[in-house]
Amino acid sequence: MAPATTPAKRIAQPTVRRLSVYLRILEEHDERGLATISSEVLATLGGTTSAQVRKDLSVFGSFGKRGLGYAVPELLGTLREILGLSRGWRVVIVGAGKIGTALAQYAGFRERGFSVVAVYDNDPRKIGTIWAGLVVRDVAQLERDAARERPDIAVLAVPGDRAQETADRITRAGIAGILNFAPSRVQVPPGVTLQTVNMAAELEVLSYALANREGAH
Amino acid sequence: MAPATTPAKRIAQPTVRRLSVYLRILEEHDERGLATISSEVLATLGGTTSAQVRKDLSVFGSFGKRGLGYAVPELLGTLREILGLSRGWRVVIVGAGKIGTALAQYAGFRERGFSVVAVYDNDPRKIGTIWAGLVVRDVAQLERDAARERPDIAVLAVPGDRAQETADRITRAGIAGILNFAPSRVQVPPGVTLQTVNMAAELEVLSYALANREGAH
DNA sequence: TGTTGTGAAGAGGTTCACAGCG
DNA sequence: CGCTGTGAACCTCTTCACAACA
Repeated sequence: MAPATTPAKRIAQPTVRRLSVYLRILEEHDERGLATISSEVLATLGGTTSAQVRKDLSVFGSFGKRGLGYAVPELLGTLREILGLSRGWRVVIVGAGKIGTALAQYAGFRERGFSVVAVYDNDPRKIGTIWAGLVVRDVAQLERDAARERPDIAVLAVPGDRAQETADRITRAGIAGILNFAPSRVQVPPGVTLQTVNMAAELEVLSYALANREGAH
Repeated sequence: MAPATTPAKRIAQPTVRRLSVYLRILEEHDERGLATISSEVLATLGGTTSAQVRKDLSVFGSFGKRGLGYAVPELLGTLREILGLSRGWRVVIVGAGKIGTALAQYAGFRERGFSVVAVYDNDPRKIGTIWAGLVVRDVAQLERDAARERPDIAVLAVPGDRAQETADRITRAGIAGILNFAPSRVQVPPGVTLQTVNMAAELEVLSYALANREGAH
């Protein structure tokens, strides 16, 4: 069990994102048998500053040893605890398309405690086929299945024009977290946490940067 | 041709991201034949505030008509121009795995002016196979091919432990933009624009939120 | 009249700099 | 002596509020 963390205030999302980055670095350091790590090293590997690292960690408590740095296995456990990774999350994938496939088969998923328990689609040609080791189910079953299997997270990977209705279904099924890959905006009621990955926006940020750099053609 | 925009100052990344969201909304409005749109409507559909919309757009010039709103087709053209989407971008995908597959086949890609011109991998079993309509090439050819085909953007979709060396190769090939899907940190020299999508972090932000909400189990 | 464009105020996040402590 | 933890300064982005104006 990791050391107790201070009661969670309001934590900024950028902070949580960085904790995730630190976690990966700590995993690598731990595998190499390194016992401690300084905020400076963590910052360099994580692409930030040592002050930022210390600020981020200090939000949750005092984990470091002055003059030494942070104990790797201990901080690892603490971060896993903070990020909610020490318990397993049950994930369903809604939309057995390309992105859904990629995610369901992504090994890093399971390693971090996210296990895919079901896959859904609305296409009769896909329903019933085996897919990443799971039978693709009819999305119409979602509410019924969820009452029994109680998934925690739904990955929403359907076309944009079906995103909202599918999100509504996920919500009705009582699933508390949605990772949305649809490009359109999705509304969810309070109590449901929505995290959106907007690939188009990522590409367009890149496009903007390239089009507006010095000497752009 | 869209109206001239004011000379680009330093624009915040969140602003560019929102422009991408506005663009999608404008496309939908345009398809429905709506001639104008107010900052209020754009804000509601885009998940922000009307003041934010006006601030975002005003950075580039005055496109609105007081008392009326914004002319949809005109603003559409202007945003495409600003985001660099009115010219085509040549994209190569490096890493013919799951994520690479998903991206190469994603239709929204091409619609926005990003055309996939080549796919690379280092696995001999994949090299030479046809994949999303393109022959998978040996990544060792990348520099040579790029000198001839001049791609603008590389999608980096290889495992984490090969990300840096692959990024180095992409850089040597003279490609100016990288969209990175590898979970580890990648360093690029100045002049190369790097945009990273960290799926693990997205999931862990969700995990954090679920683990720390009221009444979390 | 309705809606934009924008200076000013406010909030939120990052960096600085150093006291505190192992 | 080295490195953490943190208040304060700084900076960046968002929200407010209203003058400008089609």
